[in-house]
Amino acid sequence: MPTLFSIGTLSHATGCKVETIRYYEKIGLMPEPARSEGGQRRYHRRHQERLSFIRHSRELGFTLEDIRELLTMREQHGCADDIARRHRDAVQNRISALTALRNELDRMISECGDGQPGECRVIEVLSDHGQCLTDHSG
Amino acid sequence: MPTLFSIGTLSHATGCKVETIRYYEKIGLMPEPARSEGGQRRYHRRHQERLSFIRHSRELGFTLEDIRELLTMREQHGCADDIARRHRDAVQNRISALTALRNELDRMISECGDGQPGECRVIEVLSDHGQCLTDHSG
DNA sequence: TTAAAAAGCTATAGTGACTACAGGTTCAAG
DNA sequence: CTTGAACCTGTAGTCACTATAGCTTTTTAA
Repeated sequence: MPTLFSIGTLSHATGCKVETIRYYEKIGLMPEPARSEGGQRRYHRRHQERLSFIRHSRELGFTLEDIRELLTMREQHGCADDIARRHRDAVQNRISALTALRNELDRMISECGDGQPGECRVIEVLSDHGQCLTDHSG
Repeated sequence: MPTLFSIGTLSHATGCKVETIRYYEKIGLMPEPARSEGGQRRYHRRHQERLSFIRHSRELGFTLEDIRELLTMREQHGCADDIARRHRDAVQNRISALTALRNELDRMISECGDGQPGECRVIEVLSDHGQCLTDHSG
């Protein structure tokens, strides 16, 4: 790979779409790169590393605001322990909620086969929260 | 509760915010209700039942487009088995992905304590996908 | 009865994290 | 030198709401 490369090459190298790269630049997550004489963006390795970091963080579910913090930590050689821990807890909560949900869906689906034709358990349960074992009031 | 009631009363009865009720009407998920002489919305029990159905479905994670289908099924006394099954699979996939994620976060966090001061495992792993045990390439 | 407060109205813009489009320009290959 | 792929900017759309501004109507208390 040459020293300076295009947005398409950066896209290919990181798996991040061209539009998304430009979007990250617009919101200040990626720095403005150099430009060719004709005005096209020209990146180098530092950009690629930063973008890979961003994409990897996104894949692990961090928000762009989290990532802003993570990038600062990275630059200052600080520790991102607390951000990671906070995120871990949020992920765990989401897992718990979704598991309860899946159990309820399983129950609805399995009981549906038993009903008379024209009587759908799924619709019934959705119509009447009293029939629902899951607490999703909050 | 009287036969006809206001949007605020409907909101209170269903736990659905006033703005959200108006939004559902705008996108055609809730029918246009009667109006008072002064132009305020006046609902009755049928509206409340429909809105409860919608909210309960949302709490179980169905999209508004899913719910449009579910409402049709409900009106036609059809079975929503397939919609529920499809959704169950989507939820299960999400759980699997999030569980892998949480494991990776746990690993990052636990290994962070072992590093020298100034060396954060979290940042390291985020910088280098090769150090990551989780497959989140797709 | 009347004044104030609460609740309602419409229309519009904002959220997060992109994605898609229109209509033009630049670049690299043949 | 021509063609076509890749690039540019700017704007609008996605989902499922939420929030705001600036009004009008309804309800409650004095």
